[in-house]
Amino acid sequence: MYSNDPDKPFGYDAFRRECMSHTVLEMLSSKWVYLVVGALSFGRRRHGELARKVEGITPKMLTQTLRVLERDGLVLREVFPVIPPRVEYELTELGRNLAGLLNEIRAWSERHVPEIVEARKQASPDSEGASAAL
Amino acid sequence: MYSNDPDKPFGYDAFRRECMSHTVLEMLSSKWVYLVVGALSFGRRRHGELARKVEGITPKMLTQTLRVLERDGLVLREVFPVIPPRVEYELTELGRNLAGLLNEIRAWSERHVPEIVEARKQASPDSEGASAAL
DNA sequence: ATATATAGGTACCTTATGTATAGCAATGAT
DNA sequence: ATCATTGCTATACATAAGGTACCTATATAT
Repeated sequence: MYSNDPDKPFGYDAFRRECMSHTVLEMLSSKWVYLVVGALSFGRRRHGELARKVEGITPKMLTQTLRVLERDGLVLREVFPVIPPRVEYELTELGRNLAGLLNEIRAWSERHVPEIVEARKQASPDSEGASAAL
Repeated sequence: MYSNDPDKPFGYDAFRRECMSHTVLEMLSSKWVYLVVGALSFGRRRHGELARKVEGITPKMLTQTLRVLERDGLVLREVFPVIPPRVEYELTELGRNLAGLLNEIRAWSERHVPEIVEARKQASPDSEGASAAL
C-alpha cells in the first residue's frame, strides 16, 4: 500500500515521503526529544526538574517538546490545581518502549565520542564545507 | 570530569551542554541522517541511487548530510575521476555499528504508526498549541 | 543540435530554533 | 500594604537551519 519494497509489501516505509512513519521519524529527529525522553525514563518529573537535568534547554523548548510528546502519546501530563502551579510529566507505555531505543542511541553517542572527535580532527584541516555547522 | 552523575562518574554525559556527546547527539538528530544511513546499510551506493531511495530529499540536503557523515567518520566517499562523475558512498565500521541502532528506530517508527496517529487524532480537537508543526 | 544523465553548487525564502522578556495568582518578606 | 518570589507558560523578536528552484560541466544518446 505505502511500500513498494519487497521486504515490506504492505507495511509502512519511512523512505517514502508520504508515509506516516516518515512524520514519526521527523518527530523523533530532535536532540531535545532524545534528552527529555531520556530524563523522563528515570521516572515522573516536573517541568523545573527536567529543565535542570537537560542542561541548556530553554523553558520554551522544554514545553514545546513536552507538548509534541504528549500529542503523540509518549508522555502523560498531569496538572495539580495549586498555586504555584504543579505539573508532572510521565512516560506512557509507548514512551517507555521508545525510551529504551533512544537511550541506546544516547549511550552510543557517549561511547563513541573519541572516534568521532578524532574523525572530525582529520576532516577539519581542509574543511570541505560540511556546512561548518555541527 | 564531564559528568556529575553518580552512574557515570568520569564518562561523557549527553545531558551536559558542554559535553562532546551532546554534539554527537545533535548530529544524529536529523531525519535525513536516519534515512541516508538506513539506505547505505543496504550497501555501497551512488548519490543518485540514494536520492531515489530516500524520497523527498533534495540533492543539496543529500550532499550536506553525506558530508557531515563523512566528517564524523560514519561514511567513506570514493570519487572516480570519470565523465560523467561517479562517486560512491559506503558506511564505515563505525557507521555500520550505528546503522543497527538507527534502523531499529526507523522500524519502531513504522511499527507504531497506528498508535501515534490515534494519539494525534485524540489530541487535535483542542489543538493545544503543540506548535501546529510535526 | 537537442536532450539526458551525473554530482553537485548557489541564491533565495520560509520555517524552526533560540533569546529575552512578560504574565498569573497566591504566598512570604519588608 | 507593597513588593519580590515561585512554577509554568506565552509572547516578541533575532538567528540559524531547512527547503525550493535553478545552474554548472562533460559525455553519450537521439
